[in-house]
Amino acid sequence: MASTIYDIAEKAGVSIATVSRVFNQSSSVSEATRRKVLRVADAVGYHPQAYAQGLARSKSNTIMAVVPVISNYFFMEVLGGIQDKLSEQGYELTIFNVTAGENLFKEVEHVLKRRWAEGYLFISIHLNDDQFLKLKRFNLPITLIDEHYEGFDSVSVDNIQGAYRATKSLIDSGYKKVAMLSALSSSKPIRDRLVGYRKALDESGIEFDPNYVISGTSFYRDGFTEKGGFEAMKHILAMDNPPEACFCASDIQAVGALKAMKDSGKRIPIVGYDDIELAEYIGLSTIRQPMRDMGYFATQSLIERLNNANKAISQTIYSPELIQRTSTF
Amino acid sequence: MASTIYDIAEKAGVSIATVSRVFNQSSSVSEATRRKVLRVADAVGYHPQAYAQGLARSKSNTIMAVVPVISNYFFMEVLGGIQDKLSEQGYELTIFNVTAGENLFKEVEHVLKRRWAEGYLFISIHLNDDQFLKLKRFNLPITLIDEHYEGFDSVSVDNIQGAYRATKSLIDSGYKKVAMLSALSSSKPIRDRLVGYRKALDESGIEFDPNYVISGTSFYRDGFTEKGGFEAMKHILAMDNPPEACFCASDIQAVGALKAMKDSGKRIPIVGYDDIELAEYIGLSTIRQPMRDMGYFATQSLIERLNNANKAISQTIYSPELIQRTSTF
DNA sequence: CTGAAAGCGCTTACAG
DNA sequence: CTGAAAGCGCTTACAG
Repeated sequence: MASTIYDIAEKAGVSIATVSRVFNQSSSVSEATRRKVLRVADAVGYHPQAYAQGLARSKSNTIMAVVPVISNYFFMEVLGGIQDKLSEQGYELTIFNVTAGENLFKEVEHVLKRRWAEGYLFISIHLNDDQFLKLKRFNLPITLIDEHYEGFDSVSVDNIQGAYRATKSLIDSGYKKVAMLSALSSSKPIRDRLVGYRKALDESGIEFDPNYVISGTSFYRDGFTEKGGFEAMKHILAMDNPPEACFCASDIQAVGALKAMKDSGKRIPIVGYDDIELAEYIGLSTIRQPMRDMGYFATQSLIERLNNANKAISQTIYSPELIQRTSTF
Repeated sequence: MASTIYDIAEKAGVSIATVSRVFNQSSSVSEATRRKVLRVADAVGYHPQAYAQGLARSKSNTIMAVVPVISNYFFMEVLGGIQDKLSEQGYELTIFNVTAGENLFKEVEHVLKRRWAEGYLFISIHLNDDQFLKLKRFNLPITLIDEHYEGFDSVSVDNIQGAYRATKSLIDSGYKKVAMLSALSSSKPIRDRLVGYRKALDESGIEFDPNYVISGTSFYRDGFTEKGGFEAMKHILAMDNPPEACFCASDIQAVGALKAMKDSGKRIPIVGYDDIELAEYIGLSTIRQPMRDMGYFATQSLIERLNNANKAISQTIYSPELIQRTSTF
């Protein structure tokens, strides 16, 4: 059915080498034969196969994004930034999904071994020391997004700092009893944000109360959902000694929290995390993570490394910014 | 650096055929040699290369999703559904971005010719008759999502019907002056939804007023943005003879519209389109599109075709459902 | 500018 | 159960 370079060569009356050259701008081919080849190629809709080219060239012209779960606001934005950069270049993007948990590293290893891509973008892939060390040994161009580890190019934001600022802003507004609306406690961002939250309390001489760290009961998407926030806020509002203000671990949870407050007619100031586009429209104070920029920048960094394997390793850490809106008034 | 099947064969003292067999569960290899091979493969981290396998087998085990723009709520959900299905199967997913506009079809053709994947999922790729016919000639397993065309498997929703229902619900509530908050007028969903909107008006004997079809001025993401909705609603509220109610072409625009209404202290009933998860939390009445299901189901349909090329073509059209919430009261 | 030939790293009948 | 060999569809020195 589908034609190969041999068919084209035969029909055009040239060698396969010539056909190949026509499709690889680089080499020199006379204008006449180029046109002849192109004509017959066009007629049958021929184009070199990606696989065969990949094998012959020992390179794939592909960048792979390794992502834990796809449908989540954060990834969506980061991917948007990646696409922005990639569309300027000649690379194709493959997205590979891994399931966080037990087999995370196994899945990561597997995809790396298959050598699908020339470069890899790891988005929110949180490994332990041992695993990162093993990863290093693959000696492949990998850049980390939303994570950092010595020896890897990375683009991340300071989660501790962000949570600290969010909490601090609430304390500075005069609230002493500040809760944290949390999510899956084993998730890396939650762990970091909890640290930042506690740091802010400590600094202000407020004692940490574990009862004030509340999450929903459903951990779909690690609890970063409207529902998770809704449940948690319901719980908070029903407490005997309810907090006066609340730091929410993500904007999407804050949306649910807002709803819970509306439903029950009680309202406390909250600040979210992420600054998804929506936040502005619902007046949510939040911590801005430059998600799109992160994707864009990480891709750029990866491409640079692809072109120059000896480039110095760069770890860029964005400093999260507090955006004040109406949810804190 | 990276080792090949030859290295493994040599170190294990077997032929490459045997190594290959070990990695292709299918064939019979004695337990002893299997273990021997696996041991040396493990030691050096060997795994067959995707490209070479693809070439040798003449199949890639890959499904490609062809998507216009990635960071958009609709695609995110659809992709989520695709992943759900794919994770049950052994396929890998490649996402390919095409830019809607002039060169859309060229880009589509190009990726098809490269034969990256075994099957293709076209999400919201709206082509004209001529182009669909040409597409058909590729004779490749393609299933259409959010679009349908004779001769292709497809999964879509009836946009006309959805817009009709949304508008009708507003009219049924007693409003005569119903506007449509629109987006890029050349976009396929907008065209369809406009038809549904007009149909509802017609049926109720309400004359269509072009001034009541309003969109924002920024057409990033075809105007399907919070900002687009915000601008449009600002405009609507400032009209001399403002409408009494409004059908919004998407939930995300409705979010912006809600904000505009809040800002100006005026409020009219609105109903959105999509039923993104968020809608429930902001009390937005809307038209539900089963986005996740669509992705899941389309993938299933594609896989079935991959396994049986002669399967009858199926076009499934979901009927959109009206979800009443507080934004219409 | 163009062709013959080797090579990329696998898979898979075909024999044994 | 295992090996030798051909083949998958390209690219790319090497000659000319």
